[in-house]
Amino acid sequence: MGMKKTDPRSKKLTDALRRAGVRITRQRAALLTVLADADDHPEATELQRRAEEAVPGISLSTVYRTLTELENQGVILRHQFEGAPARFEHSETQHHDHMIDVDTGEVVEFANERIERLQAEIADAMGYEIVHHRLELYVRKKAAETGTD
Amino acid sequence: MGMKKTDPRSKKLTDALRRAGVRITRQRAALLTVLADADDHPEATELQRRAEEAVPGISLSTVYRTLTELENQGVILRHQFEGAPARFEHSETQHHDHMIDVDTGEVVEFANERIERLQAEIADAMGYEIVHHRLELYVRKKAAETGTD
DNA sequence: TTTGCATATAGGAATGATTTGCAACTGTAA
DNA sequence: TTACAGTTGCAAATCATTCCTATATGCAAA
Repeated sequence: MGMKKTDPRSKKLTDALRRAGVRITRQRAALLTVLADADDHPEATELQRRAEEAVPGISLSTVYRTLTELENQGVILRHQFEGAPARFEHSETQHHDHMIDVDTGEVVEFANERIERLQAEIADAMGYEIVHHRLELYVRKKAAETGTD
Repeated sequence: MGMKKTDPRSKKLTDALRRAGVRITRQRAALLTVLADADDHPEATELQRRAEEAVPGISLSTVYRTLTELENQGVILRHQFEGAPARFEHSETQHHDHMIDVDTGEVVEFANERIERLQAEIADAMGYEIVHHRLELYVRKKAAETGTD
């Protein structure tokens, strides 16, 4: 107990904001901590739920307002997967794309340097440069092939 | 003048629906024609606008209802690009992905067999099979490099 | 062709995620 | 500690899309 005051990742997010002249309010600090601790891809209401442990009354509009601000500062990413509210994650991780299990909604990350390169080549060949991209694989678990059925 | 009654693509779509037991109403016929003629990626309100030339009072709910039906029948595709209403296109074309010019909103199609294959390999390696995917490159025109400026 | 009726339509209300307006607060630089 | 610009909470507004319901209409059968 007692090792939760200065989560390094949370601090990094906080600093990024402070540097941008954004005030660190109780609500924002809570949200930053929640985001820093998350290793999944929660949606806004889930983030609100988690943040409420620290700031009981935090409103959903504040959650959204702050998430938008954090996104603008580039410290978090917003993913709009098909047919679902936006999901968020801090951008401390390496760049990656996502696989979404269409049955469970589970999100799995993956990265592939060759695909990245091909994308850049394609854009380049057509006279464009990539600002950002979105690659989502909507998938389903394969039936086991070990011969059991 | 006078060569617009049996657009082959429109007919193909119509037949597909009729076969599926879907009634071809005036509204649907108009929408099918509009979709068959479109070589861009219009959104629902734009399709309504175009369909109104044939069916003056067609309502937006009918447009959406029909588009959903057509999508279920697999004769059109719905694309949900970032921060914009859904865009539609008939699925007579070869599979392709999209580049969206972030400045103009223009949509450019492209296809790359290697990327497709890599995606399948990645999913496979993680025990999944792809149901469908979404690859969108948000791009910007490169500054001219011909030395003219 | 006419009929019968399951389906479809119009259009307005409902939905759901997200944003915004505003009056009351509160970080934070001085 | 102060002053005040930036923030918050709440409710109302947006926006795309879907749903509801009374009325209308394809179209299979006669």
